[in-house]
Amino acid sequence: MPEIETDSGAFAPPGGAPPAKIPKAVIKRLSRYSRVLQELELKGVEKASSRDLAEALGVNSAQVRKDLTYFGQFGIPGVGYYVRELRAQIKRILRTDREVRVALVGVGNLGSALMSYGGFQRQNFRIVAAFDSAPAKIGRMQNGAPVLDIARLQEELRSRAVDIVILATPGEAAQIVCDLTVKAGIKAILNFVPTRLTAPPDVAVHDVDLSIEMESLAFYLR
Amino acid sequence: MPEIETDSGAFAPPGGAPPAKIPKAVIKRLSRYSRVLQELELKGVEKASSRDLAEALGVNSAQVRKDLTYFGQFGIPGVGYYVRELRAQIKRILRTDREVRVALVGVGNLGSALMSYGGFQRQNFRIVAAFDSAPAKIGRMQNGAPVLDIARLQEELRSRAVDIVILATPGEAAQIVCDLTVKAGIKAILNFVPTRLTAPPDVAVHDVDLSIEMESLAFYLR
DNA sequence: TAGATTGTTAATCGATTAACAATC
DNA sequence: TAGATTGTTAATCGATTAACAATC
Repeated sequence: MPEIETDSGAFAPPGGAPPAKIPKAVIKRLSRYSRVLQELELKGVEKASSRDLAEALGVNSAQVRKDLTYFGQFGIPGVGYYVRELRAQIKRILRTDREVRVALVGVGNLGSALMSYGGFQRQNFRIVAAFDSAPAKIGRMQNGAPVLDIARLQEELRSRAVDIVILATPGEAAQIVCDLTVKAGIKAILNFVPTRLTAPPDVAVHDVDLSIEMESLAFYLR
Repeated sequence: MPEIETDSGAFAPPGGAPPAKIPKAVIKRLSRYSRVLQELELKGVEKASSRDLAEALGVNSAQVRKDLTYFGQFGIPGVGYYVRELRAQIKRILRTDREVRVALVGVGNLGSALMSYGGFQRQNFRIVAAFDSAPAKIGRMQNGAPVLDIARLQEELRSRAVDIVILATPGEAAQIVCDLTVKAGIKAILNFVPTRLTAPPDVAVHDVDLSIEMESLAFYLR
């Protein structure tokens, strides 16, 4: 039984054991394992060793094993991991074994883009609503989701049982929307606005900053 | 004079000194410093201490100072950093003190989205061309850039003096396009395709995996 | 059984941070 | 000068990896 710490970003194992602190990087890799396992399953592969998985991801095999043991023992010495089973376990751990309901705030260029992007739907994520403040946009349907008045954000997030909010507002609005979102009980935010957001420690905020990605790439131009 | 190592991801300081190895994370932060300094400059602030910058970014002040000394000495003890000057230096280091020419490959949902996204233009990046294989798309203009035939990728990248390529193709095409891009002499790729790309060590590939960001967020739903 | 691979500990590596002499 | 803040070293922290006994 591993040492237990209580901290934000905690994970409660299925057995009901106390939560252990899991590095964010481990969770990201878990999600990558999930994708590789999906591909293997589609190919009809039944077993995979930590070495196989490591190669597919470009990481060290010890890391694969260590990552997985944060959550339990899923492998069989001398054999490896059963692809189907491990995949199911990881999906359960990540909570993507069911539909995840997503709302998007800010139906501008990037927001619209993200709504039409098919990549989310594919993985059991469903954008159930969008929000904006522009009267011209409110009331329309976009990619199967209604565009609602930002003024009704809190009640709509609640009544539509939204799990995750995508922020794609102008910079000035981001913190305000973030606060409202948190008040509505949302625990996970995907932030595309290049603003540092302040949120309580029990709310997970993932920042995706396209400008930073681009600008830091320029450094590598010889 | 700091210790010098030669390695990929190298940076040649202005003086012409040998390149030192710079962690990717430092470059990302440099880009963030740049943005904060821009805001300060707009506000008319003349000086900022490492503490000021650290607070704006939510990092440690020693880290700010250390990051900067990878590239030189820009501060004045007892005073801090001159905002305008430091910003100019960082832009020079990042090579964003001039227009950076970008091409996008794969004009699907996400690709179109990225083209209409204003965030890139703002920072001196200009999408000068897009590429696709669909005859219906080829020949059109989209957001001010021509959609060209993917078959002409190599020569067009060269003749249009493209610096950075954005990959937004289907998964199957990603590695093929990556190889062509590398052959055309491109040194920096922003990859939105959820495929692990293989590229020579002197080519910088930044992966932005929206599905992974989303999926790993689901973990934090209590 | 012999061979393979896990789970886990201990060693290594690298990145962050504290501390402080140098200096404006 | 006194006060403030840099640049830089050494200490700390955390994450990655090597190694190997346990086990299928």
